[in-house]
Amino acid sequence: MPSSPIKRTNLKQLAHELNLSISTVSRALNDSYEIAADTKERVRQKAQELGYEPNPYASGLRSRKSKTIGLVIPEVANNFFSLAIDGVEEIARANDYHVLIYLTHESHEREATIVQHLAGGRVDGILMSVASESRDSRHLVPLLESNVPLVFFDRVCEDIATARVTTDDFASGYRATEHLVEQGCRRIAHLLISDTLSIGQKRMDGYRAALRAHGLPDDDTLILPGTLDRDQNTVRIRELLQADPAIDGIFASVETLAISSYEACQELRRRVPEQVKIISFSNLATAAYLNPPLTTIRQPAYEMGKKAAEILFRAISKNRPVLPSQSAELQSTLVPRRSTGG
Amino acid sequence: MPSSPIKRTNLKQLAHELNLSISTVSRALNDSYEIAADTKERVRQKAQELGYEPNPYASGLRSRKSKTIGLVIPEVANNFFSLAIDGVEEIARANDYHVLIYLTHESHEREATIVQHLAGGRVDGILMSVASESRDSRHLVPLLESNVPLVFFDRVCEDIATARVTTDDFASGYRATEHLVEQGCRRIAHLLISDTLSIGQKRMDGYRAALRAHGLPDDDTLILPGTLDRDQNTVRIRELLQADPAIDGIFASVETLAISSYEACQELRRRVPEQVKIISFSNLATAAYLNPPLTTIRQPAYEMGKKAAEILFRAISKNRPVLPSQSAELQSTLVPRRSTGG
DNA sequence: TTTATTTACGGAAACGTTTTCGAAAAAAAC
DNA sequence: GTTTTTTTCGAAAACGTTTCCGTAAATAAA
Repeated sequence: MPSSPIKRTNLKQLAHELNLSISTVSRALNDSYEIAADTKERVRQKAQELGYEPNPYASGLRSRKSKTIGLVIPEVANNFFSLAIDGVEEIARANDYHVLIYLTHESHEREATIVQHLAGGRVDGILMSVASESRDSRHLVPLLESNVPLVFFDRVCEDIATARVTTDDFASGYRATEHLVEQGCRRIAHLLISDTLSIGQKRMDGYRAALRAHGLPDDDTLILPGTLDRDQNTVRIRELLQADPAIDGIFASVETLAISSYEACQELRRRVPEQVKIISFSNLATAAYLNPPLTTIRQPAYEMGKKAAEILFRAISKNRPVLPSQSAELQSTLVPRRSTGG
Repeated sequence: MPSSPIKRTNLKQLAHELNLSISTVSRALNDSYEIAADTKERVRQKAQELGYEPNPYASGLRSRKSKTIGLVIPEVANNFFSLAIDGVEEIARANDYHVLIYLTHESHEREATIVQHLAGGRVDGILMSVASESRDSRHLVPLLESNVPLVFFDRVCEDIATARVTTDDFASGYRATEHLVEQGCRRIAHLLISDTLSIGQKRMDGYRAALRAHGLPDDDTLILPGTLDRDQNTVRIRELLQADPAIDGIFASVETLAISSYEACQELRRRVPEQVKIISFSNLATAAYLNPPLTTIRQPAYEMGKKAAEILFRAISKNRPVLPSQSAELQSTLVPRRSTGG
């Protein structure tokens, strides 16, 4: 029944072949100062020859180092997170680390069970962008208690004292709104991710501030929180546009809401940008090829992933907790395109 | 210097608290038949109470089960792979498994080192879509030797006897080309991923077959292999269109080449679809919103990820090798849009 | 009643490393 | 020449599980 019991070469065999002790071989491979240079070389040769690959579970058990980090994100079919993963993987590889990936699908419950497992010592550290459903942070307690370093990126938990890599969400929200105003909009709707995420709040705060600064009313009816269902979002946006025909600008906090806006406008035969101008947070690679090309606030997703990973690895390698003071704020860039053009 | 030496609760402590032996507690938690029902319940209660989480490295070492699979793909910032990851993660979670993700960035060398590491026993199985650079499969030998189950999806190595989850690439290439012909194209260029990947070959074979079936010449000059550099692709496509002004149709084997085609046409002021019709393999979510909307061959990416993972887990759970006979071929769907319209 | 079998558990080995401790040999210091 | 230090290595104890045995009590078979 059991498949062939393949014997992977281990330290014992290697030691035997070399007429050395296990400990010496282990130290040689770990480049210990206690081992003579020529011995090291001899060991390395033999290891190469026998295709020796250390058992990660044995070394993980003994050394309490998993050489692995956990990446917990809402979804992967999203350019922002895809690019972030890219950045994380880059840094992990550079540090000879492995990356475990977990998707929450915006579910608080999934996030909780994932965190519970990860607190068990499977990873040396965690990078996380919280689910939109996660209102509080009690589910993260096991992590803090188990002392696993944690770095947030983009979507953070405000009440947890750790490093976070974010973008200038308030300023970006402000700029996005101001851009619409400058392009002639007088009644601007705001579509936000969810009413729980702090980045959504900040972007909205920027939006409100910009409206006030330009003497425009910040009407609550202009604000529409999105759902997880894209079609439903489209319906709601359409209803909003119908209920308030004066709306001539839309600031979407997230990509899918911009797409839904395009759909809604199409259904209502509102021309973009002539009748309604649209701007959105988005890392869509094809934004420039949309009809019309979408004006975006592009977050430095790749850099954020890299930065978050770098902070995490600094903590891991120095065996220190991650401090809130190590947080970084990167800048998003506004890329004007036709959807807000003349 | 060392951060607080947090003592995670382990079996020994749990056993002590319960006045049971370590082995009994272990068996209780693993739902062994040798343990009385009430004892099991008592143990589970206590474990819950103390927040016990088994050490994955200890159990991995002893049981030789890592509860982890490796996912090796070229890139993640690509809708096809994003969706595939989603499917894989879904099945992995259902099986209580973890997913390690590795990006090759189309590099043969990276793929080789990743494979080398994974052969060391870190994972119970591997899902892989090979890098375009990988011409041969010698770098996969360590995997076969170490008996780690391997399932290919989409991009396969032809000369390795294992299960593969692919799509009907020949038929799809045929249909795509035929679609262009039906839309009136008489000189159709083909842009392929790379000249090494077998899926590229199959798609191209389908393309050639369709041309012949419709009495069109399959001229070698109509075939352009892509590179990893998008701008360079754009330049080459532009040059191709200039050198052969009769080209009235483009069949792109991969998304980025379609985008480059859009760019090239834009630069040359060739109108799509009036002068040049474009069809492409793509899982772009926003294909319908491009200018013009892009006709695509959509692969069932999510389902492919799921299917591949299911095959892998069948092998893992039964402790059997994956057989080529378990391979599956799913169908892609042609979604006609304006880029090939009248 | 005696003997087999089943049930429910404990002791201890094993998994393959890393690391502590110790110690012989070589080199340096005296 | 003796003592100290440095260099280089080996024996063995961890790490926290799983699992192979063994075994006492309870039950069933004889």
